[in-house]
Amino acid sequence: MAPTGSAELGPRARQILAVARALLDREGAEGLSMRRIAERVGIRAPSIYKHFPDKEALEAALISDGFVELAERFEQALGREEDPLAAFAHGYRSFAREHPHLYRLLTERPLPRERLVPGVEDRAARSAIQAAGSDPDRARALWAFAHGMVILELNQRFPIDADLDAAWREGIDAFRSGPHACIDANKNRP
Amino acid sequence: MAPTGSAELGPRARQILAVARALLDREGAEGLSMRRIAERVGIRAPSIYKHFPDKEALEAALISDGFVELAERFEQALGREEDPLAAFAHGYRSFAREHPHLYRLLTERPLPRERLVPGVEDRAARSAIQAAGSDPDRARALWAFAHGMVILELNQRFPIDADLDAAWREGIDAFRSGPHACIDANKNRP
DNA sequence: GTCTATATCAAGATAGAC
DNA sequence: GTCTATCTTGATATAGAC
Repeated sequence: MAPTGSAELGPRARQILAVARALLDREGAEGLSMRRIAERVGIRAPSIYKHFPDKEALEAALISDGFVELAERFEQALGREEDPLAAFAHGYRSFAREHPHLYRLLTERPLPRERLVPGVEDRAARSAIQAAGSDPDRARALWAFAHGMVILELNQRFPIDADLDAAWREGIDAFRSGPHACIDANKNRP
Repeated sequence: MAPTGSAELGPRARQILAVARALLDREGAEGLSMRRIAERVGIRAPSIYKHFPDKEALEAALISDGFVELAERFEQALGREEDPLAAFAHGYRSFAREHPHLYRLLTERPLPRERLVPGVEDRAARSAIQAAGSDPDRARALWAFAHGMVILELNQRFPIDADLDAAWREGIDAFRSGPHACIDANKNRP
């Protein structure tokens, strides 16, 4: 019974989780200590252990909730269904910029998969596959591009005057075309 | 005189740096403490401060040396000059797999640029631009793809049975073609 | 379910003797 | 340039009273 969604937690545990999430958003994972969480809840650190067995359990709950949030964003973006590729890219980038610390938590380290709510990772991944046209290899390449753009931007690795919108367009165009697109384009030739 | 390449350090400082690098390669940045470095050098932690003003200076020297190493790898790969795109991708991936912890140090956080040896970051970046055909936006997109593939692999974010070679090919093909390639391809049509 | 008190560990860095 | 001794900080986690 290790994995636990916030749904089946007691009210106090949910409060702790909400406070932890707010702290994560404000200060990043480095600032997430049991003491600081407790302080903002208005209790002492040891009391948290009555609601979560250890810190990793708390983090796993944050990650599970984060994946649900990300999946909902994707599904919303792809649901409007103009251009799946552009919709995926826009949803991806906007999510990461709105919640940079949560995004890091979701991607920067190997996941504690045994402690996550089952299925949350897959649900978020499905949207990427859908946007890439159901080829899993292509979907992984597309994901890598989107993640690379986002995390390099968060890490301030592009020159300050770099036109990141243009770089995103270049990448999206590349994935839009490819061999397949040439064939398609040729079909429409006179 | 903050930035310092290992070239202008004393022999003891170079030894400390080499030990730190070995420790980084074996255990990652988390395991890099002044005490542990000192232990392997055979001195006490406070003695390190006679050779480096603080820990960040030591890390900056590791990063500078890492960039030089990466740049040399790129230049070597692109020098053989079969297919620049494939050469870049192969060089990138092999470097990251051989030195995963160093690669993380070079990419995972904002750089302490004021303390780096001037020019080392640019030198490594030049190869990516060259591989992408000198369009900076395209080069950034290509870099993002390569970084995403590498770091997601290091973070164990792909399914264990994923065919990463195939995903790399998909991405490279995408960047090889694009609108430009369609035009080229059409030129060769009967 | 909350508290106080504490165990345990480890980090970066400085003071001052030699 | 190296040492010992120490400061300061902060982390996760447990014991046991209430």
